[in-house]
Amino acid sequence: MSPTEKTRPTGHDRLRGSVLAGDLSFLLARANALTLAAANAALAEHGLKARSYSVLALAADDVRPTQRELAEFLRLDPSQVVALIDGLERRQLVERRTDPADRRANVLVATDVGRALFIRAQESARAVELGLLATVPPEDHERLAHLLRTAAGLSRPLP
Amino acid sequence: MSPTEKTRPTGHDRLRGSVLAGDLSFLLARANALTLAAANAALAEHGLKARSYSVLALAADDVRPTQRELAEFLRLDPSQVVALIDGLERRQLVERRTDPADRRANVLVATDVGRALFIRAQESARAVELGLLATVPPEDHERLAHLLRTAAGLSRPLP
DNA sequence: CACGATCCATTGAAGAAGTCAATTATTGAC
DNA sequence: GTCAATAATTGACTTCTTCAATGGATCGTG
Repeated sequence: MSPTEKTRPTGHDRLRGSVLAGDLSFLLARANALTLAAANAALAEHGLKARSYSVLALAADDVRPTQRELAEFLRLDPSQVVALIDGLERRQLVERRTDPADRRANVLVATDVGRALFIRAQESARAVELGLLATVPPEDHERLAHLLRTAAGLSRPLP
Repeated sequence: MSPTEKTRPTGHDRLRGSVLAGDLSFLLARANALTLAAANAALAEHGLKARSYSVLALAADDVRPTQRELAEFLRLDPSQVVALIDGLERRQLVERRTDPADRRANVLVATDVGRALFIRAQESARAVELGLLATVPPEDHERLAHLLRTAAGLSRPLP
């Protein structure tokens, strides 16, 4: 006689069946929360967080972004970018160079030290990415990337 | 004579080609930032945000979550759940009921007013979801949902 | 049944992150 | 040259996050 098995499935299982679990915005938020936590933990050994890693990545990429461009791309307030760069510049990972084409603007470039740190941090970031992809069948990897890129408003508008 | 077309492609275009734009964690963060902003804007007319909407959704779903379960599911600190519920309870949208099975725990249930508001708010949330899906080909919708569900750690462990 | 360990909800404090208006320097349009 | 618009910065303010401590309830073990 199975004893009425109320099961009490750890709550989590119960909530997993709720309508909210079908809400894409929620799923996105939760996936992001998990990934962000993993990324911050992995980057901590380099004295970075996801945010500062992103800034360093763009600086090391020789794309020479202005602070305004950084703010827009990272979806931050310009004043937050100031603080973020201050932190990296204090560690000599990055330099502000006034844009010769527009002396109001600063362009961000990585120092050699910054580039070296970025290479190392990238490995940690890659590990997180692999962890994220581990649950997804390999043949879906490119598709996931593409879907996220469009959801992030960054897919190519077909040139 | 096309004048050397330095193009200066709005910066955004330039950054879009950076290595960071290929980083899944970053894409997830950016997609979430955009979606969250849209959701908060859409829910504002109901006096809700994404967070409070999520709590209300679970309450209205008769899944009777405890506060601890809410915290775990929404990836929040238990103390944040307290504040969130306080706000909803003040507006008489939800009620705390002590769990008869464990008098330490509160179980969250929606009032009739709360259910009615949720129905309305759900429409707004749905509009955001449609906006998110608009850029994705319809045949990929279910796949996107599935991918996000697994990235969010909520995919069924195959029963 | 009593004891101690554990768990739930709550509070409060400290710090990080986000929002916003005001300021300075520079640019571009006219 | 003047004037509106823009880039970066600062400061004030709010919200979010994180953490430790507390009181009440439960559970396991003896």
